Amino acid sequence: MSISRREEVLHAAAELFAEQGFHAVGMRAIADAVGVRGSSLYHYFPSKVDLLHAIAVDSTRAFIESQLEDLNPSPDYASRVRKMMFDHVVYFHEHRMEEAVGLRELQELRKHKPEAYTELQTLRRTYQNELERLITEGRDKGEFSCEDPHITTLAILGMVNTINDWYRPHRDGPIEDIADIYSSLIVERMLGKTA
Amino acid sequence: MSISRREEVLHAAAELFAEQGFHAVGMRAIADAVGVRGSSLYHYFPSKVDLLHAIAVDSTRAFIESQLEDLNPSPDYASRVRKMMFDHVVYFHEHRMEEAVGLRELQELRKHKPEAYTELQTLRRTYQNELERLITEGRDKGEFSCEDPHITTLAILGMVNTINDWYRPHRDGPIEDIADIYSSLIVERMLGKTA
DNA sequence: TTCGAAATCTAACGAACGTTCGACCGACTC
DNA sequence: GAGTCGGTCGAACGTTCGTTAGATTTCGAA
Repeated sequence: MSISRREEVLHAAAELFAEQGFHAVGMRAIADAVGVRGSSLYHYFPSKVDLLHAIAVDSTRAFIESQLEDLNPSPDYASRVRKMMFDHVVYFHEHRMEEAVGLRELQELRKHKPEAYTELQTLRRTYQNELERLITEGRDKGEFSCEDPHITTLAILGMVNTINDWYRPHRDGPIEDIADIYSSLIVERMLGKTA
Repeated sequence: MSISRREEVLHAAAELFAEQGFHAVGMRAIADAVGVRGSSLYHYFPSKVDLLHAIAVDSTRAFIESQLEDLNPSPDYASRVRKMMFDHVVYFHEHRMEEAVGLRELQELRKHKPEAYTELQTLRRTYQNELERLITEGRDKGEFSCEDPHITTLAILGMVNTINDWYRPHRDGPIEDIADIYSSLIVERMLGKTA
């Protein structure tokens, strides 16, 4: 039994889309990757765009929910931001294929599935707002010396979302080490955590 | 006479590639954008991939050269890094179409024009090395308190290269203001400029 | 005014694309 | 053993793709 064929298709398509881009991958190539004929894919997804939709929305929602569910524990903002960023880096590496698709093929959904596009934008905005809120409140409480929480939030997200562009496990060591360095860079330096 | 038709094609193709991606744009669509038939494009470029090649290599080389030519003037490293980052942000905004193509369609060149791909990688690496060198030497001279110049360099480049993903002039104000905020964030905070 | 090259055109090629359709096959129920 | 149904198949559809070939136009130089 293992995993269902539908999930097998989703994973293979995510991998191919991430490597070559949505338009560079044909339905027959996806089908080949799971050992099936092209027409069989239409038993699980009504169209190629719906396949992209499933990959992007599912993976983005999974990320946001896994990240926002346990924010409460720590009392101080510095620890909360640090944990959030550490988990972000690790999660993005473990799910790098799906997340790459969610980041790169947005305009394709915007064209052919506007409601899926706005849903993704809303999800992403929710996460961004949460990070910006933590930074702003942490600064108001005197934990951070950050000057512009909004721009700083965007800068941070740009940093962590591009790690997958250069990170190679064999060359750069465990992803947890990178996550540690980035977390410190963010909390102690960019946010100016008041010792 | 104005600009030559060849450059007109390059600019139109860069815009379309940036908006929709290499594979989503057909030769006929590029031709339409300049008011010409599809087959006429082959008078200037032998293939679609060569068109991409020209856009990516030309724009990347233009950026690197414009950035590396006047690094000498200032004596202290902090000012040099600050100017380099400020110019980087402004340049990336002014040439955002071409630079987006250079960043996003790398694997397409890798597939069909390996030598162009390695050329781009070398150019980019040159720039990255120069930034890392400034940071390392600045730290050795006691100007910075930065701990890991290599990772910090990658984090910085990830930050500045993703500004175009969210920046909208009407909503976010002059690009020079953003460039100022980012430059300060980089030099004073991430590199820990010793006041 | 004539000539030749540069630039653009029309028309078509074979291939690949996303998608549809109807048949088939195996496993399950009655 | 007959019937049902989810899953897969082969084959084809209309379209678009990148590209080519050859005719035609444009236009400055001789």
